[in-house]
Amino acid sequence: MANEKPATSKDVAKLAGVSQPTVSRAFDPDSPVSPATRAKILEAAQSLGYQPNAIARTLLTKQSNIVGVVMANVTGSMFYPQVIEQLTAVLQSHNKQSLLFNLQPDQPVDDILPQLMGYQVDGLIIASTTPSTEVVNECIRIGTPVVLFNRVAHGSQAHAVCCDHEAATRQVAHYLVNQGYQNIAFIGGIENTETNRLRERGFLAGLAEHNQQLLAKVDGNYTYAAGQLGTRRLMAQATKPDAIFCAADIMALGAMDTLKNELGLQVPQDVAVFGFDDIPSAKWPAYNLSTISQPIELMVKTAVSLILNPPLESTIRQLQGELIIRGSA
Amino acid sequence: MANEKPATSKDVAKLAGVSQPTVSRAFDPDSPVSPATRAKILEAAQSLGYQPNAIARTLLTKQSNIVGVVMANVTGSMFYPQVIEQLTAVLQSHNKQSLLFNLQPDQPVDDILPQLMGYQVDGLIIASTTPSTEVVNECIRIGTPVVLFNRVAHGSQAHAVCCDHEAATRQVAHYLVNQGYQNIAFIGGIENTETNRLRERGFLAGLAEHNQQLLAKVDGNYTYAAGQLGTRRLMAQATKPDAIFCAADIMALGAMDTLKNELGLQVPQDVAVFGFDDIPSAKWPAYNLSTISQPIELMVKTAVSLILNPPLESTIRQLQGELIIRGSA
DNA sequence: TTGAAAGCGCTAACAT
DNA sequence: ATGTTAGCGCTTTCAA
Repeated sequence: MANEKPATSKDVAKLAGVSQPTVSRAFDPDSPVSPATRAKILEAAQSLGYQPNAIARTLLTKQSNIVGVVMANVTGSMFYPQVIEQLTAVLQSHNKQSLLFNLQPDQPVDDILPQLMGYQVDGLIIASTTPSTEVVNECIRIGTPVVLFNRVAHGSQAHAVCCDHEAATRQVAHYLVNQGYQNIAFIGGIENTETNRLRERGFLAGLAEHNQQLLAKVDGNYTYAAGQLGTRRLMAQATKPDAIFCAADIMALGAMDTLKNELGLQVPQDVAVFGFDDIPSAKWPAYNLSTISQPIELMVKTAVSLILNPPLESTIRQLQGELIIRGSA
Repeated sequence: MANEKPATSKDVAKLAGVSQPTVSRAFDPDSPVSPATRAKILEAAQSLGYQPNAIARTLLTKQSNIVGVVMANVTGSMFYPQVIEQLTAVLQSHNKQSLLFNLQPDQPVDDILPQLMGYQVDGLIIASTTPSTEVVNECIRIGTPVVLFNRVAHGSQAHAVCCDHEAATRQVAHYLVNQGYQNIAFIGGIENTETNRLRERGFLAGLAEHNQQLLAKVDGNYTYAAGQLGTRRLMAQATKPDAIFCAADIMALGAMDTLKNELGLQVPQDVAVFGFDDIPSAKWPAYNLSTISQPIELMVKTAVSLILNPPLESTIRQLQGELIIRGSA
């Protein structure tokens, strides 16, 4: 019962008593086929379980209707699952499928892009990692638009959609200073990533505008554990912070739990905590985390529209995050 | 600079001064090509930026090396993001790509499977939703294995990988009774899903084995808010529960937060809470949730191996969850 | 409105 | 070890 091969347009043609191209036309609403013929063909197709072969079509039309999506560390920060969910949904609403590539730690994007290109993807959306200019430009050269998600394209011809990290974290700094916090510490993300650099830079700039300096800074890696560890380190110092800004919500949650459960402190009374991303857990009453909300929906829609209607020039769309004040700061 | 079309094996052949099939062979490690020729070809390919066209190959070999993955409600329970992450990783380790379809609310799986089949996927892994027997069997008929993830295949020829929900929740019942809880309540998942029925049935059976009955039951929908709401309802009753078992961790977290922050109760002293899934947040000190851990890694590996080496007979692999006792019960 | 013929880029069978 | 030939299932001319 297995392994009868799938019906082809030829099979349908024979059964319906028409030529093979006519079958093809019957499945294209814009092709001129008489209603009678079309009905006959669709019925024959139905009875054979015929489904047009998208692969064969792609070979000819050079349109796969597949968009490659590349991500690393999907569940780490709890931010990217939402991106995947919305990205696939929006692509599907445009009749595009998503070929999802989950980059493994230490696996270079550059190695796998050619592989995805082999599938003739109509576009490439790359998040949480930055490909080299050469590889990106090679994609562009053969007509495949590339959109970086929360990275910018230095010198390459990729498009980019980013939350304006720098402006957002500057706002956080203003807010914390205006609330009267004096000793403000920072738990950063992964040291050498652009996102992290921007978030840190904006925050420092914001403090500087009030003539304040950072009390202390530790590096994290966008994990809950990093938030815990960083907090322990910060609270072990001679001058303890009265506010901790974390470069990602997930670290802020670790920070809060450590302050409350390990150190017996109150948030925000003893130490305030601020996050970045607005992941679902940030809203939970246990945390009630003040944070920056990245405009995921808009970012996703923008990314998809850049893929579907790629501008000729490399375009960077910088979208503003929103300051969400809850109870933690 | 855009839109020069990609190099083909023909282009490479011309540049390298060999025939086109030889180029094809040079890219297949098992094909007999002299080292000199292969070097020449690879160099030519490199200089042209040639990448074999996987679409053309698929048309001929009937092997796309793409596996269709279908899911609904990805971020809802915070369980599926881990499944996606591990599934893509394991598939990639076998040189398979993942075509991810995110089923929208009220969108029938049956409608989109033919569409995925059009891409000549080598297999289909379907989670959090159950396709009809007819559509599944049509896939099987043309040689595409189908694996259901956490569903069983009633009468269809699909394979299935499930956590043994029933056995697991029976264990939870035993545990709670043995700990001396007397008034045990249940917050269920989505009423009409198989997973939910099994979890409830096992729990009731476990209680019955100790001659205990459920104090009360409310329905949830696998969201944090459902856990909050259910808890409020349960705690408003004349006889209040001393233990609440939630059919998913995410609801258990909502339950705990409501108990602690809204009702000022202690967990587990006043009310114990038990979950199901072992999502990352369950480990956080703020919750320290006792739960059932679904063996995701094993489930994913099993699912992939069923796709790669499909048994002739419909096969159900039922894997045991693990009772994880933390502080909440 | 429909059919005949060509060909997308590749692999597989056969011949050399 | 390499070249020749054929053809996967479809869309796209071009004719009729």
